[in-house]
Amino acid sequence: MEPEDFDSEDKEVLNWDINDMKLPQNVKKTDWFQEWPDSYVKHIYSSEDRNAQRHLSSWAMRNTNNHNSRILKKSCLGVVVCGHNCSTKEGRKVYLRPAICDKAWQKQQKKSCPNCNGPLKLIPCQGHGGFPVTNFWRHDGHFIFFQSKGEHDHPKPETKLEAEARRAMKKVHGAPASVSLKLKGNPGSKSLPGETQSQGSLPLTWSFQEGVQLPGSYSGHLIANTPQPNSLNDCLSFSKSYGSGGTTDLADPASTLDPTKLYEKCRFSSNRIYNSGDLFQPSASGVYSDYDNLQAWNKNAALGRSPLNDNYCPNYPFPLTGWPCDFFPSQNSLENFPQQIPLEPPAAKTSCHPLWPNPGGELYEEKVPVDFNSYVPSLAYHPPQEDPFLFTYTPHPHQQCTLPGKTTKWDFEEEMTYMGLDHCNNEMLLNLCPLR
DNA sequence: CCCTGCGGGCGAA
DNA sequence: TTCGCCCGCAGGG
Repeated sequence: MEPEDFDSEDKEVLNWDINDMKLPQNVKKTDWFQEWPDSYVKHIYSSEDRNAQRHLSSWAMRNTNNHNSRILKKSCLGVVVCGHNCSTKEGRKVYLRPAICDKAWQKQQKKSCPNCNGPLKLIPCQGHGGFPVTNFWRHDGHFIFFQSKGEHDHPKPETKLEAEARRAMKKVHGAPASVSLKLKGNPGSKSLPGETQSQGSLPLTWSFQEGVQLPGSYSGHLIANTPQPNSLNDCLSFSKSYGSGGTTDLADPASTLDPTKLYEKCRFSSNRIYNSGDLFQPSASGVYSDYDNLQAWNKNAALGRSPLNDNYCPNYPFPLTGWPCDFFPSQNSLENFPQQIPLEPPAAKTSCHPLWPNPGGELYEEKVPVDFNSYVPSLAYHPPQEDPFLFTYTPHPHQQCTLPGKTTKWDFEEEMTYMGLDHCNNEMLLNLCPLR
């Protein structure tokens, strides 16, 4: 959408702040749920979005009392790492999910590294001016407004599902999940073309952050500039945003990036000193938005950082989607995606989204709601240049219909539908995902 | 057992 | 006044 196409109402939709007395209600397109929201981003979700209803995030966010019952505030707990900074044989680091409640957290502190039995250490999130990144949720009308302040300055922890799976496995087998929770299909789980070889056997416990660990040369083939699904959760859901389409065409790049606007406070209140070693650094403006992922990636490339270093670094190398950083030929591949995809009301399953997001975004957008109840993820679309053996979860039927290369969606979808996504538990995830 | 949301309370800025 | 953070409680899976 061109800026000149915005009328005042559109601008209102774009320029809201979570603290505004009135939030826009003339939202034409809602966003897909973002599992790893980072930076100073805003999203408007449908009030039907179950994940938004649950205020979910794959970051370890805990409730923070802001004495405002209308706005739910959550702050990031960071990530738990090995105090000895150990690595697995494969060179992976331990990134555990911090327990949310204090009691569980204290317990967790007493536990030892699943890899080396060393002490665990919490890396606190200080991505918001030295304080934890905060997320705000507000329900208003038919929408759920989300705003994030701060940029996570630590690796991604394992997701909630991963943590739960690990606990479950520990209970069942009495053994560290890190050992026992290997992917089904292994050994010999062959990496699909384009995948990193070691991914297949990655223990659940360890998030994969090779971008942090591996030499720069490793990024040679990690050429995708796109946010990618990267966790177990992504098996059922993820969202990918390409270019500036992260939030559909709600985005007003101009206003979003305007430093004089909403995030001024965040920018100037920040006293955090970033150094070259930090995983995340604010952009020149100090403002990131997911509307400009592309810019961010370009910036990162300019800084000599592997894309995997950043938000989109897969911390969970399941071959869920084709290895994210492998199968997209280049940034230029964005051009392969339709600029605008005919908007079509989704079929039955999608009735939960009365306001159908623009699938096109500005460049291309592919998202899968994480709604286990209402959505059925499907195998399907892969870009024209993508290896035909790689499957990705697709956002939505209507997108699938309009995107090229639709493949074996149906069996999987049928299966998932039949089984019921509520019952798509971790075991099932383990069963299904690697098979792709 | 743990997650999540709520809300009282406190201290610092 | 705002913000970060502590605490306990309750509901739920």
